Amino acid sequence: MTRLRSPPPPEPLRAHRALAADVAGAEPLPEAGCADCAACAAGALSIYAPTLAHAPEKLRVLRQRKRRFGPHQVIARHSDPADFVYTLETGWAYRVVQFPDGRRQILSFLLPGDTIAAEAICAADYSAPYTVRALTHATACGFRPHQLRELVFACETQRDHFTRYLLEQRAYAERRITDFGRRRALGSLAHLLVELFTALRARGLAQDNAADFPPRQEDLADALGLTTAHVNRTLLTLRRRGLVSIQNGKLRVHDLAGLRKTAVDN
Amino acid sequence: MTRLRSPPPPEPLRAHRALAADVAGAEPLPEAGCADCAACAAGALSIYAPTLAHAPEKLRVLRQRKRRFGPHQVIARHSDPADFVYTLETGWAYRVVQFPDGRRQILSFLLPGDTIAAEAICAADYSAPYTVRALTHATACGFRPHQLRELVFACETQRDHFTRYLLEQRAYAERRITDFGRRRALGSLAHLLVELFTALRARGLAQDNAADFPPRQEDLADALGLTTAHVNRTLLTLRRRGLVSIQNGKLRVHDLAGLRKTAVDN
DNA sequence: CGACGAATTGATTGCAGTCAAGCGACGTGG
DNA sequence: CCACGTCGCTTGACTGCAATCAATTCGTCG
Repeated sequence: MTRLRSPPPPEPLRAHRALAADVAGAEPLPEAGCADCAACAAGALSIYAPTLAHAPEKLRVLRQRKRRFGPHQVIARHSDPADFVYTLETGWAYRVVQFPDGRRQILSFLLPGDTIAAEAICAADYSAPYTVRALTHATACGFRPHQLRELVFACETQRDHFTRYLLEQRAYAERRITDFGRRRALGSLAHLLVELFTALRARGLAQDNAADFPPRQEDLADALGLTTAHVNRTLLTLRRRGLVSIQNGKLRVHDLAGLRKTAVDN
Repeated sequence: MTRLRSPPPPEPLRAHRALAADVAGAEPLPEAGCADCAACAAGALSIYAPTLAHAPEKLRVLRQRKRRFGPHQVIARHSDPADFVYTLETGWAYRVVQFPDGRRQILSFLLPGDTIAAEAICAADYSAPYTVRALTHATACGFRPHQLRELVFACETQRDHFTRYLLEQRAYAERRITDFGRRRALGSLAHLLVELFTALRARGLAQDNAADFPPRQEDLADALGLTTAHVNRTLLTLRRRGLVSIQNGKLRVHDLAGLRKTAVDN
């Protein structure tokens, strides 16, 4: 739940997890590169997908290192100018704003193909107003910002692809805003699950109507501005209505249309 | 308040205003261009500010028409591909998502210098998932998307300026998300007022600690996901604490630091 | 099996929504 | 010039969703 309002904040929640992650985060393990960027499923959904399609050799040269992160390990820290821009290759991550009193707000979940620290592409001195952490074990391909910067603006197709990515990010954030502002818990949870499931399916990470789903109820709560207790109740409502269920780290969508309808009606 | 949940929705609120605006919106009045783009205060804050500084003549050629909009008139409609990209020159506007049942969510307020329908620059077929309306009487400079597109990517400085604008938009939206998710009414209202006042001051639209402030309490409510009644109560609290007051369309910030503190603490 | 993290459930509280009424400023038309 | 209507702001009474606090159960993994 991570709300923690009234009394002087005790230990931030999950201090142990977070601390361990921070320490480990200092030195992520380097690893051998993958065989072929052109065959990379994550790359096909990345900000450089057009280049990958037409000139995959450009990327093989650029990629600096592949890194492996453990659950809750920091990938990019709030207000640190990023040395690397990453493409998430496997696993989940999330962007989060942490409050001094222990509250936290998850801005979005990141899936394979998503870019981490994209602001470094646009301006070397830009520091992100959020932290990125791995949600599960994850691997990511690191690039030097200035090189990716050249690549991403190299041709018109690639440049448009990238700017559309930025616009889509704004649009996503603003869908969350409408969820928060004018929807109830049931509606915004349904909406979030629809978006996540759709994204997973687009990446080939869903089998039929099911997909691996690592976020805990606490993570959903911190993304939706609710408490774990209430996420739990709301999730049960959705399950009882036969729309979705999340169990044992598996998301099962039994009625996507119904879930969409629940999202807009609540 | 525009929440309208339980009974079958009656007339959408402000039907008269909205309708009148829609009709009038079909034919905004053209008007003579302004004397000098280089001297334009709005331009200096726009997405093409760098070009304006170095080669103002490029813009004089591009500008197609200046338009005038009345309060609540539609400037760009949801899911209509935009013929024009506008720079707001005078007055306020807002981006809004309207629900079928009358609820609405204001995504952001637009001030002089802000861009309207920027997505048309990135992709001709892109249609915005929101509607833009004038809040007050407003004037805007219209440009053909493909021409602005060339201009905006013409040189590296200008291109970086534009992509940073897009990133800043996402960051703004995500500040609203943290407001919604992890702040109470008092905190998010304070935060919004801080941001608006800061923006007004940056544009030279504030005299000392005061500025014209056209949004109604209903508009603030629809931006914050609250009801007018509650915005009123919250505003009174802020006023009683000697932080800000909004009266007769004037915003007065009596204690900016205190307001900022209220924003982060609540 | 025991321990820990996560999910579930319940009791209570409080912030904000809803509904309704009243006030003041302003503009318009008889 | 005043009556009236409109619009936005203010206030109060009541309600309800979700937060908070607190157990308890479930699952997984040493």
